Amino acid sequence: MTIDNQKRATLSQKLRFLDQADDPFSRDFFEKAVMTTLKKGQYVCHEGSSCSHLAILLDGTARVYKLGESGKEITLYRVGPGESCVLTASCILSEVPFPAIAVCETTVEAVVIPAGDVQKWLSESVTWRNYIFGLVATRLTNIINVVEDVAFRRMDKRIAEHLYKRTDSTSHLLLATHQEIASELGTSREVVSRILKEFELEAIIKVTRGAIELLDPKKLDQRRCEI
Amino acid sequence: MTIDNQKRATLSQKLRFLDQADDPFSRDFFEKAVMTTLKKGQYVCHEGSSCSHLAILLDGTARVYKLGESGKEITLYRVGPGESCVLTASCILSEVPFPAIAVCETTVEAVVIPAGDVQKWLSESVTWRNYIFGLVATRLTNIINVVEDVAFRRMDKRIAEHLYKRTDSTSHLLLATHQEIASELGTSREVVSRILKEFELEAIIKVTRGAIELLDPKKLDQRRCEI
DNA sequence: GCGATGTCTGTGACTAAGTCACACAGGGGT
DNA sequence: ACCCCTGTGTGACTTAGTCACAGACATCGC
Repeated sequence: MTIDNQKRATLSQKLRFLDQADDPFSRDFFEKAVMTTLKKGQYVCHEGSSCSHLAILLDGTARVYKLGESGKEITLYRVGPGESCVLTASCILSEVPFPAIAVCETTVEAVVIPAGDVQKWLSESVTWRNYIFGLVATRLTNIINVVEDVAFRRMDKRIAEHLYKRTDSTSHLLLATHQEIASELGTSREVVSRILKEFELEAIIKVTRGAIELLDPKKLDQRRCEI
Repeated sequence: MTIDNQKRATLSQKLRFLDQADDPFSRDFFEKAVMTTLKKGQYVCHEGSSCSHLAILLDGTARVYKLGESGKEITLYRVGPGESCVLTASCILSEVPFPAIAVCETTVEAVVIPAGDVQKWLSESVTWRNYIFGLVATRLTNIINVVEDVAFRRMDKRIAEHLYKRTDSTSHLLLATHQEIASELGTSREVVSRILKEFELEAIIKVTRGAIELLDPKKLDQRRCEI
């Protein structure tokens, strides 16, 4: 009882779409949802695997990326609290194999829904349909932005953008190796190193082993936005 | 009556998901669907436009592409008979603006469905849900393949692939300018010209103004598949 | 403290791709 | 014939990606 209530409280706090608690869908959701914890570095989906469950994150983030034959990587999008991996959803709903890899970047708290219920609720609940289609739409847009980035933008702008977005706003630090940034953007480590060195010469950042300190956010923003 | 029956026949022939004619959804579909013809070159959706109708193609093809600030283009996917543009679908269902451009490559016959019915049928018909999710899944996969291509593959392989896929199999001809191929792949005309010249020197193709003749399909296939 | 080891970063030389400017070719129109 | 427009070719240059290897730093055991 108490445990159940606590679970219910956590869920409705983290998943805004459950607001309407009197909805029969919500009741069913609370009943079927199973809470789990995934460790940092754990793989959620492998390339080509089919999915029997849909995970919705409550805490932490996961990175969904594509792995090239050469071993290069590129991030497609991230999944955060309240979100879920559309690729999983889409392969549940169409039985197409999962075309990418998902891995936990932090410890992840999530609820897991069996594929059958994912399907069933689509026919029963507007709330659920809206949630799922919202996911699909934002992910499609995400991935199209990646295409645009890779196809049209210069590497220095893309790196500037990445630093801008992912530097911690209080510590002004980004904890990442050059290789990690390269994998993020689908390029190679040397290229990242060289461009970071450029930025350092322009006094925009300070490069240290495993971390980048942002010295001049304004200049970085400029660099990011110029053509 | 006769017109109605003819429409019904055309639709159920072109749209396989209407097979189950006794389904109330199918009846509703026949009633609501409006047939239209779009001319070659006509734009279906502009960047950022919101969509009030979903078009399902019966004949012809449309190209969905992203336009960069510099004027460069890259094709995201094509829509053929029986298919529909997921981006339209996704923006109907989530009210996110359309993040790309869709244009008719040929004269296009299509049926048009009002957004409201697209929504309504999702709750009422498994057939329709499966159709829509099938679309979403294949498009997601398409676009992810574009990301993979752009991020990881060399230009000559990508051009070889493109020739391989889009050369007419009976005439051995591909009617396209170098600029068109460049827009397809998100690169620039000069690069395409140079690589086509290479292929010509290897006696794989013959380049003429506005057309490419395939001389050695086997060699092209090799070129396409090598690393 | 001292190496030993593994990870992370720097660099030079080279190839591939993209950009820019401009020349030239082919194929209609008039 | 001529012009004109579109399509193609080319050289010089910049930006990216690749390869091979050299250092630099951190951690651990000793």
